[in-house]
Amino acid sequence: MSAEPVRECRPLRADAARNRQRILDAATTVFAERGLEATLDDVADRAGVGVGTVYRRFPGKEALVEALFEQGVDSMVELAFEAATIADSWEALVWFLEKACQRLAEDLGLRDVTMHCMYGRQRIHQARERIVPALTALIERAQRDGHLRSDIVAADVPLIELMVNSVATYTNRLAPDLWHRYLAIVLDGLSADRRVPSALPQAPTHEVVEEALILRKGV
Amino acid sequence: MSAEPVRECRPLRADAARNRQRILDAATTVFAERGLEATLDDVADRAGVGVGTVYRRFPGKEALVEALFEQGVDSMVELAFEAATIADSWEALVWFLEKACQRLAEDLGLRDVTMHCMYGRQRIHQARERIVPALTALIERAQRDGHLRSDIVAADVPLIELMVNSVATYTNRLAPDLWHRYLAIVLDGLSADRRVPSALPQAPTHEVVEEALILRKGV
DNA sequence: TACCAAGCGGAGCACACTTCTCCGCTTTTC
DNA sequence: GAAAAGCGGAGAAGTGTGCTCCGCTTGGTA
Repeated sequence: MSAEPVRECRPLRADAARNRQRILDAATTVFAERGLEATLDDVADRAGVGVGTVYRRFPGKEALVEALFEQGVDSMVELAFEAATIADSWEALVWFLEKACQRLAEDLGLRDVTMHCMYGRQRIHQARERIVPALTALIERAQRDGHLRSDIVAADVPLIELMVNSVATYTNRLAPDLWHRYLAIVLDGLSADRRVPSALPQAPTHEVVEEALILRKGV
Repeated sequence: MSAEPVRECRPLRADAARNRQRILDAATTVFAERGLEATLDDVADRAGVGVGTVYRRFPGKEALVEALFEQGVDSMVELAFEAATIADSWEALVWFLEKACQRLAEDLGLRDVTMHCMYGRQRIHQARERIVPALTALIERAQRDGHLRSDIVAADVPLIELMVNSVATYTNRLAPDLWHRYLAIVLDGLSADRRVPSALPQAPTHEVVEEALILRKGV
C-alpha cells in the first residue's frame, strides 16, 4: 500500500486520491477474478480511468501487484498461526488447509503470487520462511495425537495446496465449490486413524468436468 | 500420421521423406518436453531443418499436433480397457491411475492435448465418450468388492488425474517421480478398506518444493 | 472569476513472440 | 546435365504485452 515514489510534502488532489482508490479497488477485483494475467489496461477500464492514470500512481504492474498482495501473502502466514490455537490437532490441520485453499481459490491473483512467483519473490520467500515453523508444529502435533499419518512433512503442504487448487482453477466458473470434494479425499488419505471414509461433497457430472477441462482460462 | 494434403501419385523424394520423419521425431520429443507451447521453429531446429520444410509437410501446427497425438489419445482409452483385465479390482484401478498419470507426466504435449484441448477437441471428445464406460466399469467393480469408497464416480477420475498431474508439472525437472507420492496419498483417500496408511515414496525437501513453485515452466 | 499546476485520457510506441510465406539456391532423379 | 523437387531461413503479418507522451480538463487557491 506504499509503493509509489515518496513525495510526502504535497497531498494528492481530491480527484487524484479518489482515482487512486478506484484503481486499487479495481485491481483487487480484476486480479482476483482473472489472476495476474490481467493487464493494467483491464484494471484501468474497470476503474473507469485511463491507463496513464494508473501508471502515474504506480511505477508499473509489479509495483501495483506487490502493493496489493503484500497483505494477502502475510495473511496466509497468519492463517497457520491461527490454526495453532484450535484445540483439536486434526481439526486445526483441516481448518488450515480448508482456509488456505479457499483463499487461493477465491483470489487467482494470490494464487499466482504464491504459486508462480512472477512478482515479489523476495517477499514470498520470507513468507515461506516464516510459515514453515508454524506448519511443522501443526503437523507434528497432529502426528503426536495419532491423527495425521507419520510420513507427512511440512514440505508436503504447498504441494497439497497446489493439487487442490488445480481443481479449483479449472472448475471455479462452473462449480466453484467442487474443490472441497477433492480436498476431502486428500484429507482422508492424510488421516492416520480414519476407519470409514468421511462424507464427500456432491460429485461432479461428466458435463461439468468436460466443460471445465475445455474452458480452463486462468493458467 | 496422415495429415498433409493427399497427393498419392508421386512418392516423396528420398531426402524429403527422411526430413519428414526427422520432423515427426523432433516434434515428439520437443512437445513431450515442453508441451504444446513449443513452436514449430523449435521443432524445425531440433529436426535440423528450416521452418519452411516443416510447413511444406504439414499445413500448420494444429495438423502436426493432431497427427502426433492421434495415437497417444487413443492409447489412453486402451489403458482403461487393459486395466479391466487385471484380476484384483483395486489393483486394476491403481494400475490405471498410475499408468495414466505416468503418461501425462512424461509427455507434456499429451497433457496439453487432453487437459487443455487447444487442438483436436473433436477427437478428445470422442475419446472421452469411449473411455467413460470402461472407467465406470472399473470403478463399480472396485466398489462392489468393497475396495473403493462408494461415493466416487467416473467423473472424478479426470480431476484426480489433473490434481496429480499438477504436481508433476511443477516438479518434473527437479524430482520427476515425486507425483507418485501424492497419487499414493490420494489413493489412500479413495480406499474404502484401508486400515493403516500405505507406504509413501520419499518426501520432498523444502528446497525442492520452493524451487519447483518458482521455476514452473509448463503452463 | 481567473489562473495554472496537477491531473487526465487513450492513441500509439517499443518490444516480444507467435504462425506462416516466399524465393534464391541446392539436391535428387531420370 | 537438365528439370523437378526440395531446402533454408529471413522476414512479413498478426497479436498481445507493458508503458509513454502530450494536448486537453479540472481542482484549488488568490
